[in-house]
Amino acid sequence: MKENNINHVKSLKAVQSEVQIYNKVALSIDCVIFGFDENKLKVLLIRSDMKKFHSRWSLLGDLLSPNEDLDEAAYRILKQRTGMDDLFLEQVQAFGKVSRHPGGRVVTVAYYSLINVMNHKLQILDNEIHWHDVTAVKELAFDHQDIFETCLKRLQKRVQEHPLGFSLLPNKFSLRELQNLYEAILGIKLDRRNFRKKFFSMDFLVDLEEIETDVPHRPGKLYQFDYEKYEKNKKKWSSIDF
Amino acid sequence: MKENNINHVKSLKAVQSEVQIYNKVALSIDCVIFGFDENKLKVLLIRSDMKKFHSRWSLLGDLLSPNEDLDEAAYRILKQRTGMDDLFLEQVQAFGKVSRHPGGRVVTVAYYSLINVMNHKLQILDNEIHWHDVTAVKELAFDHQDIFETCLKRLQKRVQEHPLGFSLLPNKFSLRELQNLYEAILGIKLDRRNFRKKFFSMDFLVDLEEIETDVPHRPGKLYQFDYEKYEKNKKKWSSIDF
DNA sequence: TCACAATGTGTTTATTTTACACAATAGTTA
DNA sequence: TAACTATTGTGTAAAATAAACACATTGTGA
Repeated sequence: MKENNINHVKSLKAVQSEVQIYNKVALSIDCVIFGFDENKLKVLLIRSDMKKFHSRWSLLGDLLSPNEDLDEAAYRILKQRTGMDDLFLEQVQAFGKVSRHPGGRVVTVAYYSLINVMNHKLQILDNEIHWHDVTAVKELAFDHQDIFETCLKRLQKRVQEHPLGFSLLPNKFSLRELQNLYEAILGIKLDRRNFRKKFFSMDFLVDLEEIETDVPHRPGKLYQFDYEKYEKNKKKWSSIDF
Repeated sequence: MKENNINHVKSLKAVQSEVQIYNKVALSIDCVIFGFDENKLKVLLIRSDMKKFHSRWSLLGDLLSPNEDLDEAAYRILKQRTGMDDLFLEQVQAFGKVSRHPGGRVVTVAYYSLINVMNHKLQILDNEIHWHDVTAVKELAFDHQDIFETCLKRLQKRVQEHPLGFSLLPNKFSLRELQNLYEAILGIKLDRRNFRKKFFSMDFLVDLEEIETDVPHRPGKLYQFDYEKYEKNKKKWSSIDF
């Protein structure tokens, strides 16, 4: 799989020759793949073994094929890495500083996506790929730190406008899990009662009449996100906003 | 100037050969240049004379040079078209459907910018370039309608988060002009008293102790945007929001 | 059966947003 | 020069939204 990642190849020379196939300016896609596990927001990173970035971590990316749309390429990378193809995915922007890539002129288009870690645990066979706490991500290879931070900010904004967060949770979840997720994404503490009030008032959670198991305290009720209800009611409230 | 615009050349053949210089995938920049005149929000368009898009209008764009950053290229295009280089400019996103450009595979990165039409009236020498009311923009060439609408939505959003609008106004303006601008950008009517209250409370307008002239009614006071005050006070209010 | 830890639930207060009317002013016209 | 017109400048009350906050309940585990 390494060969597919323009940011992750053996030598500078190999990258250069790959890039030179694409005369002048080459185009790549980089994906910031977010997950949520152990109440922490995570991001999937791959170790770069380019000499210039010895052992630093980088985003998952690949060159764009001449016959695929940008979005298709992003989905392809996700599929290769996670085995899933029904993920939430959004383009953020292009990054195009002249010397951002040592292999030559490569402009990259950044996407972020949200995946349910539980459903994907087994897919990560390549042991050079790891989940990292977003709070601990620093000094990524290339300009990936910049890309990562831009995508995280975008996620923080979007999650206050639309109920994206559910893509990161299991199908059934408690309100505590939902609140932990929002707190992890936004990096702030929220009032429990007001949080519940807000989500109930938006009226897209279905009470499954089930409760958590295996918690060493009073179990919470389990809920599900109802997409149809969301679509029907979303005009009523314009943003989630904490 | 036509030769610089990948979307604006004589024949399909000419475009194809230009694109083929850039093997496989070529990269271009397209700018949605907004202006404000006669209380209408305007956009600067150029006539496409590619056969496929006979006489349809298109955005101002050009191929990216191998040795320039994306942002640099966008500023270059603006400078060529408006003569100005201190404009507000923001990247929106990349557009990369496989068949978006008949000349070959071209991925484009869209920017929007805001210019003060009064200061630039004389720079538009090419009579194939015109200001268009944004409300009348339709059926642009290529995928430019899509790009235009995406950029307009971005502007509408940004203008409610940050005081960008001043880039579109003359240095001295009345509150009526400011309100007309916001109404034109957002496409809605606003309450005059609440509008004034909101802007005064943000406390970045300087009362110039001058009044409008040549208006056939009671003249309004003139104001100026104070960037330093804005920077100092912007923590106090998080969004403008109408 | 007791201690623990977290759930579930409403109300009050503060803040923000909305709706709304009239006197003052400069230019224009009769 | 008086009256007419169009638009400015200004404040308050009502409604909606957001923020702060405490206690009884439930299941687990010692």
